[in-house]
Amino acid sequence: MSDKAAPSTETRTTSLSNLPPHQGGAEALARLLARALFAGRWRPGDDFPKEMDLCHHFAVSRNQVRNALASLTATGLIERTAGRGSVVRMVDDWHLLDPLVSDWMTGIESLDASLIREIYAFRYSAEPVVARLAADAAEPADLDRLEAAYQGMCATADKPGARDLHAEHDVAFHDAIYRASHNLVWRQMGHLLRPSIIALIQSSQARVSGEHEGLDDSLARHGRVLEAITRRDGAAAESAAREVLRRTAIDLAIVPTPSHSHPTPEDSP
Amino acid sequence: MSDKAAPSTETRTTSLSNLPPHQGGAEALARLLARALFAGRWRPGDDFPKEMDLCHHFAVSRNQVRNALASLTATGLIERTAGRGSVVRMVDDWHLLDPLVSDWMTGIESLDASLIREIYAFRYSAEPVVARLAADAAEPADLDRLEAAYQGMCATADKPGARDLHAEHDVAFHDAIYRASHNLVWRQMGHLLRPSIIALIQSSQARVSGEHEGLDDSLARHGRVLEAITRRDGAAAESAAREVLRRTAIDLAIVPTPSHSHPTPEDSP
DNA sequence: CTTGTTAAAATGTCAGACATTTATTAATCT
DNA sequence: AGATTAATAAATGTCTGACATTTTAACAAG
Repeated sequence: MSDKAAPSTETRTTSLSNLPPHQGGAEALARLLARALFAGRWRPGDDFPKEMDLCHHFAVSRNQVRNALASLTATGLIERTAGRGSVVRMVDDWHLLDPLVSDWMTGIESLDASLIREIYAFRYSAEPVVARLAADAAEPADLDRLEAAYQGMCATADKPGARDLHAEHDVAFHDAIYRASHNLVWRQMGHLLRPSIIALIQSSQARVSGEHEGLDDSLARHGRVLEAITRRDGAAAESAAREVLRRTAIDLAIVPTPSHSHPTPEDSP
Repeated sequence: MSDKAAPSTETRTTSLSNLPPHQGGAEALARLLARALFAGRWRPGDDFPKEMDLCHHFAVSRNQVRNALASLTATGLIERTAGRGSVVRMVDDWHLLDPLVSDWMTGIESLDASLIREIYAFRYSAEPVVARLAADAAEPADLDRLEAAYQGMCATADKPGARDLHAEHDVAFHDAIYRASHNLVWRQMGHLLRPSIIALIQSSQARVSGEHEGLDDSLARHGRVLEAITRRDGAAAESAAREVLRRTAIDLAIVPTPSHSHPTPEDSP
């Protein structure tokens, strides 16, 4: 109520009372704090709670608090200085590609919309290229993974109760594309998929209009990617992946094509 | 038992004697160990030294050792389990996109050649796309950065003593491209540039043949990227960036175009 | 009003003891 | 003898208290 902003001098630590209890270990505490941060509890530049306050509020030792804060520091979420305290860093400094960050991010309801847009813009420009690489480099095991994920998506498409499971298969499908590229760096970017796709599901669920036809369309486009990669057709895989992400843009209610006035998908074959 | 201490069992810790001394803090120790790891001191699956051995050999407190090892754990370099010890993880699990890792990697002489190839393959597929995005989204400040970096490259081109400085401008040039895309995710990948480009310099320096003409060619291709982005010509920027990286492949002595021409994995004799 | 000193708060560091997990070795039972 | 169990050692994880260092704020003197 009173302590939402301007924690300049007071040790109020922005209340932080109505947080759910944790179960054990410093990892859980780090996760809890990170998720609170992603949910908008503190904004970049704000002061982060002091060690001792966290000790009291969560009834854990200073060791665990320090370990948790070390995780947040290592992932670029906060910055700590000697006698000053901890402050939340700019979003630009967050290590979005760290698996920990991706894990913490998944399922946050009120995740910043601009962050979702940034991740989507990246995927829109990157995944077509990755799909092309995948078509060139895929091995049988990769095709099996892709096929299995696609079948999973199909099997969970019409059942309304299996929404989360469908999302998992969706993640698995796109991750299989990154893995099929057989490149160390591209593979690691698959971590971004889970938060992005979960946000997609939540977003398209919020707006219930014609969910079914949209899902059918999305499924068909995924199928075309699978078919192109199986056929080892790089160009087709590239454009098919682009079509999947165009559908994603619709479901995410992203206004225009992001920072891309006229895509001009024609290439030099 | 001099200073080796030879732990009772055959936990050899791979000697680790001829390492240079460090200057201060747990960060320096983490950097030292990481660089020793990247240089091939231990291989994936090997046992990493025990805490107490590190304490003795470097004459630091267990706290500092634990902090350093926590960094290595957070970056996916090693895995620690309760009563067992620490083991080096597979290269696939290393967080190549963590700024710490990129920093630690820069300047390692005997960096694994396959790792360099992987990073190069990523850049070859990614940077053309990023250059296209940059042409669309660049603002005046971005163009200034690009221009300044290019001028710096030109000014340090013919001077043999300014090799490192030239590399820094090279890094700045490519980083400016990533930044000009104005995308959070792409920007973070600029961290991969420094180790990649430093390796390039070292590689092209090792082979002294016709260094000058190659450098002139490289400069010209960089100039074409700058010009295309300034002209806001996305397609031209994309192909120009690809040409820069083709030149890079020559300097890195990377044999074919990576995973793009004709893989033909099915002609096994 | 400026400057120098002091005090408080916050993070960083250290040392020692203890807890927990894991692997090895020894002992016991069938 | 072989297999199972118990004891032991080694390594990492955790807790606690004290101390060090840095930063900021308050305050007094010039």
